[in-house]
Amino acid sequence: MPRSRSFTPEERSTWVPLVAVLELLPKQLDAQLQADEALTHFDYFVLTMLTLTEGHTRRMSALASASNSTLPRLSHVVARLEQRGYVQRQTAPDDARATDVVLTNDGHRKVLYATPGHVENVRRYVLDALTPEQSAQLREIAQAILRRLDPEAKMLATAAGDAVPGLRDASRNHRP
Amino acid sequence: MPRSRSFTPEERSTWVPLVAVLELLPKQLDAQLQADEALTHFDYFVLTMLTLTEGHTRRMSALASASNSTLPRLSHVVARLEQRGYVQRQTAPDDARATDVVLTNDGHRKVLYATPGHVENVRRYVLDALTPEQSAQLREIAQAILRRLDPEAKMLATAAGDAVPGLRDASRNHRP
DNA sequence: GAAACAAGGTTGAAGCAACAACTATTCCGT
DNA sequence: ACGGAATAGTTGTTGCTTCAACCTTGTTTC
Repeated sequence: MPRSRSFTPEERSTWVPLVAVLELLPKQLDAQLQADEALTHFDYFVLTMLTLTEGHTRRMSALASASNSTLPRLSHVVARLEQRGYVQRQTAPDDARATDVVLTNDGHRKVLYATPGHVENVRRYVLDALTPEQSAQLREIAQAILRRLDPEAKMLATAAGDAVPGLRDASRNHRP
Repeated sequence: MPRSRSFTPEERSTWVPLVAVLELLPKQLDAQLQADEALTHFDYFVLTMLTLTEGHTRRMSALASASNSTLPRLSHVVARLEQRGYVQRQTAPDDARATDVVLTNDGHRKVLYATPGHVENVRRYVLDALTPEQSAQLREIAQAILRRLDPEAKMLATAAGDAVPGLRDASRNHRP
């Protein structure tokens, strides 16, 4: 039997604030990183994925799927990051069609410098707003939604890995 | 005393899936509405806000704050919606600086046609993925985050209002 | 061993968002 | 009542995302 064609009041009271978060939170993430490091949140995420990979190297297609993005989008982003000296591109040794992206030293330093401010921002606007119980609930909820949006869970496969090596004790920040 | 400069494993396990949802869910919303109705989710939201207002009329600045957007952005969006015949603009009677946006009949019909598909999409990817308890938790969590992102809670003031009039029993859809 | 097809990326054009600059009206103070 | 400040929107420019077309290289198939 068909359900209501519009939201029930119950549903609406859940959906409306979620939509507001979807609208505002990404903007806040971009605003802070843009202001402090001239990076988009997506830029930062891509660079972080590279620091998480040993060898600091990753295939374009692997990066794309790990960052929930498309190849064209990633290609443009990586081109810009390359021009700024944060990554380098090289044809993969084993497959001449493929491209490997390598994090440069500058790129690695950039991530180390950018991370504390980003973490602080995420805590201020998200994590610190929640009780420990709510954090645990949010984890389950986000994973449940993610299973629908991305049944393969490509992102979680890699991004949920270990902490960024050497980051935990990164010394006081000096901008590059 | 200062906290860790990078995420704790605990924090990361909450944050990473949330980032994935922030990346994928808006795209899914836009994709469905774009494919079925040639509307962005933001377009749809703006039109819906107008149907929720009695008189189907609303001041630009009120619309902007209710939709968590900026005036320039809204101005462009409304200009496009006006060209497509879904809204009209008129100078406010009481203040010649201000602009009132009025939903046309076509615009109202458009919302009625678009809503069932959108609601179904939201249920498929979000609401139906959660238990009733989780829905309640998500409501609290989203509101808590929202209080940080938007202390004025401008959006909730209006968007959480009553259901769209006449929508509950909208008859079977024929595309315009 | 070529021809067809698939896989991996890149590039260019079009659309939307953000920011800054600008216009027009209203408010305020003296 | 006049000049300056504030309010309400619009417009143009720039940057990012998407989509489609394209170019290589690799893989099948007959």
